[in-house]
Amino acid sequence: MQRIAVEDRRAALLAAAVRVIARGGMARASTRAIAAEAGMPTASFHYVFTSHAAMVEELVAAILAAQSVAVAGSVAEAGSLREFVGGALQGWLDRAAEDPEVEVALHEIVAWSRSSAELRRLAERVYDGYAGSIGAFVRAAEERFAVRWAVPREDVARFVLVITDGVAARWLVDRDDAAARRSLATGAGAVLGLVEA
Amino acid sequence: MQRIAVEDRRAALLAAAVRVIARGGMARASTRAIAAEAGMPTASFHYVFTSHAAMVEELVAAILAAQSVAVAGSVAEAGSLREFVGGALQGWLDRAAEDPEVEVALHEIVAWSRSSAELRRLAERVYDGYAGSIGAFVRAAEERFAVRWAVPREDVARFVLVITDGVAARWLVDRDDAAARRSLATGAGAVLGLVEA
DNA sequence: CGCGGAGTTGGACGCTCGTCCAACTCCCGG
DNA sequence: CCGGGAGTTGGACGAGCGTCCAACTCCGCG
Repeated sequence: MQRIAVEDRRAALLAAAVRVIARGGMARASTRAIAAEAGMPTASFHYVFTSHAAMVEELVAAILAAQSVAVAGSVAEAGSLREFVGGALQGWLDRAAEDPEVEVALHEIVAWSRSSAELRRLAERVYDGYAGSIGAFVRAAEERFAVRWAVPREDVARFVLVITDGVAARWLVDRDDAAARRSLATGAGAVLGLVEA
Repeated sequence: MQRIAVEDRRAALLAAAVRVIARGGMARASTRAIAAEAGMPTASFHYVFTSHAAMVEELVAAILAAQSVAVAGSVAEAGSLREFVGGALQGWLDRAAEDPEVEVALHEIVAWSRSSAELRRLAERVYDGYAGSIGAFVRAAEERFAVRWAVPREDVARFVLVITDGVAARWLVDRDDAAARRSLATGAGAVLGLVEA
């Protein structure tokens, strides 16, 4: 019965939601399970969020915002294009491996969003967020190292996302950090191969 | 009330399940929805399958068997390593694009299988199936074109799967066939780059 | 022609879900 | 010190879920 600021409840429920989703998938991420994880009665959920779907939308927005900040920081220092590309990909993996629940939750939400037509916009927003972050990274590489790509810039960004997505999908199943790191190193080499000689 | 052979019911229900899963995701693929899609009463579902989970397992096994047959056929004629690699990847995309529901359903099942610990073995089996098919393809390339890889054979196979998985994940969201084709062409070039000079 | 077992299915059981509201508690302005 | 609005929540509602079984129908064998 303790009184808690609505913003604090919101933050606690969002954090609890990430844990519940990562643990048992969207299928088990009910309002009851999330509220219990946060140590609140079920009814508190609907005092903070208008609906279960609205809470998922807020969660996605929060995760995407945090990720785009993190990516911007990881390209700060790099002496060569090789360091830049490799550092960005391995940096992405380091962050994902260090706090896997957020990564798992995001993939889970994207898969779950296919269950209805209006939810599908959510998945598109996630990929727009990804594309924006990676597009900024590709442009930064062009400016810092005077790179010209053998394919359109948009295809470079798309290929980078193919690699990170493919690695993440496999890692979600086998949790093999070392293999993910090797795949990412191979992928970094492939991206470097897209540079015009 | 018409009498139908159990095998025919089984096939009809599996086909209906693929359609329902592709249309609305695992979340909406209830026994009632699948039976209705197949034009049967709900109770027929449990006359054929012991449970909903058992039906999903049979579905996965059937899809994997069909896919491994298809992949084996696509590497039949190829004059060069470039044709071999490019043909296999584009061939995979052609089959997936021609009959997207099966591909969608399989990805949906893998995502859904994270909701419980014992189901997680299902996802592992799917990836074992993929790895087997792609491993055979990599070995065939070695024998037919006397290829030596710059990285272990297992990592080549893993990287190919990263590419197909990443392309599929993106295509599931934006359904952009042309972009998928370009990403796959870039990926084929990257695989060729793994050949020892 | 009749009977027994196989095939078939309507309906019910117990459960979880998202959502909501009436009732309770608490704090602050007067 | 007290009244009232804001904060809080137990419990209920209807819907959908997987599963099961008793009862019905039908066919082939004797």
